[in-house]
Amino acid sequence: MTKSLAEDIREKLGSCTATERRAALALLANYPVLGLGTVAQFASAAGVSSPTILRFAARMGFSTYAALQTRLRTELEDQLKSPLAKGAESAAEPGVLDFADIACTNISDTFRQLPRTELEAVVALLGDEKRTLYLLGGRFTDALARYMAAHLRILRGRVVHVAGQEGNWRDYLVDMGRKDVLIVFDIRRYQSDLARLSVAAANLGVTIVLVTDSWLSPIASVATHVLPARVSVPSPWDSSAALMVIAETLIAGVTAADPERSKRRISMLEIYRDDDDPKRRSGRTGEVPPKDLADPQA
Amino acid sequence: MTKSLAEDIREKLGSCTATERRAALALLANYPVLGLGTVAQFASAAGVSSPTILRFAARMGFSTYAALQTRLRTELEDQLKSPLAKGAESAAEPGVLDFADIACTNISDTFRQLPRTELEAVVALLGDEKRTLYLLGGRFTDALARYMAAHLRILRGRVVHVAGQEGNWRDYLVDMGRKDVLIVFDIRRYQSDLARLSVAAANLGVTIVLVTDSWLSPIASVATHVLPARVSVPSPWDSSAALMVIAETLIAGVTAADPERSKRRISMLEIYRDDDDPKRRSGRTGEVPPKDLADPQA
DNA sequence: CGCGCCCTGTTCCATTTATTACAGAATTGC
DNA sequence: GCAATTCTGTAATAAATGGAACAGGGCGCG
Repeated sequence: MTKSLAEDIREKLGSCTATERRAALALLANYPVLGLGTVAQFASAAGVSSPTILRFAARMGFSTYAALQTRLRTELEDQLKSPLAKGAESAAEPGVLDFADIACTNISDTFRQLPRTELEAVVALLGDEKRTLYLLGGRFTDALARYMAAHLRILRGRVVHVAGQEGNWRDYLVDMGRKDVLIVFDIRRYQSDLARLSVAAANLGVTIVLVTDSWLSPIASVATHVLPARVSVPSPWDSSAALMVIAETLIAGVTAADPERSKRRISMLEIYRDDDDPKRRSGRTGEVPPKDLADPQA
Repeated sequence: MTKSLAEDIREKLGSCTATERRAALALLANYPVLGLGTVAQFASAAGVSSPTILRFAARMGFSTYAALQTRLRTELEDQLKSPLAKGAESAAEPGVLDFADIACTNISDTFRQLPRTELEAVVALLGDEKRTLYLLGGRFTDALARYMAAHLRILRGRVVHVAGQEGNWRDYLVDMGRKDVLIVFDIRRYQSDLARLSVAAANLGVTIVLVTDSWLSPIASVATHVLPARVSVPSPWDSSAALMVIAETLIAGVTAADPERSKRRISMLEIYRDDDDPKRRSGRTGEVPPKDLADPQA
């Protein structure tokens, strides 16, 4: 009883068949609860047939489904009984956990150091529809620029993702003006091409927002606002997770800054969407409907 | 549904008969768990007979015992789903710090639930240079596909980012084969076009790796490996931070899986780089040199 | 290309379960 | 102290559940 059934399941997941794995994942997704109902409920939530659930239980080492339920209940019982026993759970393997943990620490540290006034100022900047927004990223961070642009484009007009080769960037420059904003993502192995564009934009009077690592890209010298993030992880590569959370925070900020506009624009665009095939969705893990973008706060 | 069933029970305790009260108190003693088993178990635990339990349930306003169980389960479900909901309610301003904190929690939760064997299996898949890798993302998650592709392309050959409109995707399909791998990012507001491509690929025998949210995209049914992540944040949008950390973990895994190859390829590409303007760098916060990608571990 | 194996879903049955009806016990009012 | 009433447990029932046997189908191996 020392290790949680959830861990057990994760371990034995390899020896499962495809559908059994779906059952396992469904159970892990909303962990103890799904296993406490009837087999049929479990099955329909996992999108498999009832016998598969029973076979899954059997493979986990339970002679009967009721045994699994009992195990689940007792586990839940003394978990609720002593909420202090939490720490004992996950201390197993250092390898993968380290990475995630350190990424978390990075994010926490990042936001602890991030001046709130800077954030607010940037949000105000991004929310101002009279300014054209240009987003630019480097080799890897271009994905972030794209990600942020995709969101901002929904929230407001005049959002431009500066994409492609450096040669083409020049074309964007001719349209930039004093009222416009350039958001640059640049982390180490700082790219000189980004710097060149930023300097050129700065000379045109463009307001520059720089999202960078804690050692600051050289672009900082021409930037109006600088948002530094922690990027070190136990890997040859750097982690952009903190940068992404900064981006998401800004997006959330802009959304909340003018809720009327956000709601209006989002629901307008909902009309045109062709996502979300309804006949597939119904009855899977159907408890949780997709977040309604037009409805702030879930 | 706003107040807990436990409170309800305490209120209505007065209108209970003697034995019913024993049942109620037994339930409150170890709160949700006792109500999740069979009536007989409940009865014997409370020291009363089965019909008394039924009568108790009826007095609480449930037409059937199953109804009570359902109520108990759903209550437990969203209590476990958001252990942060308690704090979020009382805290006056769901300010900036919350967002980062919750993003962190998401990442932690995600990795606590991620089956390690699945991760390893996927890393092995991505490291195998005999397989062509196709990366695909949705409206917002396309950025992640791009991000991951940018890294993988450095580590190995035959990496394809499936970009552009759905119409063009078909062109990629003709090249896909039994040995290839399709990595799909799909979170809620699941996109039917992604599903269509995935199903088509699955029919060709392509191995499909799905990175999704904890409610599982419908693509899960054709996926060989599923990596679910937590995405909920206090914003109308979902957070892809955990997805990104998953991607980065995979990248780090592939890098570490064959350090020789990684080092060789990275340093080969270093030769061609034209980043990093030297005359700007010197003397800024010059203490920290940029991470040398050719040198594993910082 | 065909054979065999393993996996998955459908159908059916036996068992357990929740539920009802009934009778005995306790309790309260007179 | 007796009777009416309410409460509680026992017994029986009907439904729903878990579980088992069966058959179709997909996959890989030869």
